[in-house]
Amino acid sequence: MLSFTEENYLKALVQLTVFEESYTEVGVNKLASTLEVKPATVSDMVRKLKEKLLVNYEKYGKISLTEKGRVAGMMVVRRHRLWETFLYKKLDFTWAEVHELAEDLEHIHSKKLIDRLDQFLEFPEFDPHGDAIPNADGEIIIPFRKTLSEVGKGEKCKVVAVKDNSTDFLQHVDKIGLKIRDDVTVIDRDDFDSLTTIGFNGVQIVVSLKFTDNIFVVCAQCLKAKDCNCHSL
Amino acid sequence: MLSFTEENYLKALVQLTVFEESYTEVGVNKLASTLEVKPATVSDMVRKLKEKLLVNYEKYGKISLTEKGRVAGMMVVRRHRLWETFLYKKLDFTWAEVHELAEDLEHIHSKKLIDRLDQFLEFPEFDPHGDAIPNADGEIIIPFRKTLSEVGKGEKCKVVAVKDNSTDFLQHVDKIGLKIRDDVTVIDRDDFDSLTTIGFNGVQIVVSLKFTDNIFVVCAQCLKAKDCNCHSL
DNA sequence: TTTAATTGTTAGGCTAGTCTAACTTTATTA
DNA sequence: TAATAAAGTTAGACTAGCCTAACAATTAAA
Ligand SMILES: [Mn+2]
Ligand SMILES: [Mn+2]
Ligand SMILES: [Mn+2]
Ligand SMILES: [Mn+2]
Repeated sequence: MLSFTEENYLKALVQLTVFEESYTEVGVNKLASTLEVKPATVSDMVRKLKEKLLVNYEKYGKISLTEKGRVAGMMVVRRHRLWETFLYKKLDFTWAEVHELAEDLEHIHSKKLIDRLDQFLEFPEFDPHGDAIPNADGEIIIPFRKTLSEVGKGEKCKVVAVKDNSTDFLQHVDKIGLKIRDDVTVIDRDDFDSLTTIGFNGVQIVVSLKFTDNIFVVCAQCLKAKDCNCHSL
Repeated sequence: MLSFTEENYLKALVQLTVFEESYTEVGVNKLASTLEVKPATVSDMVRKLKEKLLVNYEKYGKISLTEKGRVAGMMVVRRHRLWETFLYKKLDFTWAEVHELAEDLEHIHSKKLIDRLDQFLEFPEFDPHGDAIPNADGEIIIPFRKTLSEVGKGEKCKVVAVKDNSTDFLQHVDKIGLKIRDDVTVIDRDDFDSLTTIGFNGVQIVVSLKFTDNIFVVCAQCLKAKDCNCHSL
């Protein structure tokens, strides 16, 4: 049985080596800053995770997940995202509130519980932030997507997820009024100060790079292409 | 913020000093055996709980809950019983399964979450085992009840709760077919070996003292009396 | 009322997970 | 390639929560 701490290490490793940028390994310092602990602490812990066959690691080398570690980490992500969906859909929490609560709920271990919850929610594909929910085997469809920053002037796209899950950012998105599945047009982009003018739902607004960097979209032409997996959205 | 361990101590103290037999204080050994730790461990921990103003305690004396400790402990019980109700009513777990899962879920702290859950469940009064659920202020109605062992030959009563919450006992009750709210008649009692013959739902069966000791009932005459709070059942 | 049994405390030690401070290895850059 | 910077490790210390073993206080029995 894995401890809360071990699970948090594995979840962070999934974030860093599976979801983000497709790196497959990560250094001690990066993992330490993600978990908000000191590198010395990670050094120690990673040795223990290696003994449990959850990570690949050699002294002074990079850290990567074994298959066992990947599945264990993915289960934490599955639980996290299913609980978020429950809180959002059934208990009427906002998408800005659910992440923090799910940080605790994700460590409830029962497989039966989480599979029943999945069923109760009618097998949702995505959580309230637009992130895909891994299945009971730890498999996940990572849809193709880019950030709103990468969409060119004049192009149309659809919001599919948010990158930053913090309360502050999500409340900011709420204030602007943008929602997942909204269609957005990039009306203008100022290359000097990286401000973008977007249009959606009949409104037009100027947003910062910090904003567009944290909005995931699929572009219109990609939505039409047959060989793109973002069709499932 | 209270740790899991501290919460388990407070919950155990509520069990021992509020729910059970109306003792208002308890010794170190009793608390230790309830929590399945050694007396030395309790001795230490109780000192810490006293510093946090959660218990009254003097060296070599008895332990009792302060008002602050009572409310904190009652909140753990509230969370436990609400989660049990959720698992039973919404996720179709059996009453024999829910207790173990609730042992973990009861430590999720968010007050907002538990109050929303309460609302989602439409403010249940009793959990799947017939135990009353404390309200958001930590108040609880402890209905008058006795065990089936205390019901005399020829008397009629209604099952309101089970005392033993273990999987084994609950599955045994399932096998016998008895349910909460069933009307039971004590047909015969053998005083020598304490076997009781009961009738319910048209069936007649002989049960042991261990069984009758763990079934809570209200007797028929009490159900008729106006000054008895078990009317709310 | 003295002895014995029960009950509770203290001292010292263990593990998980964290830290700081000092040190070592690897990578970068002049 | 040698100096410097960055990244990573080790040693020693701390806390929470647990243990055992030895001891002290209280209660019950003789
Ligand atoms: Mn989240
Ligand atoms: Mn999410
Ligand atoms: Mn229970
Ligand atoms: Mn219960």
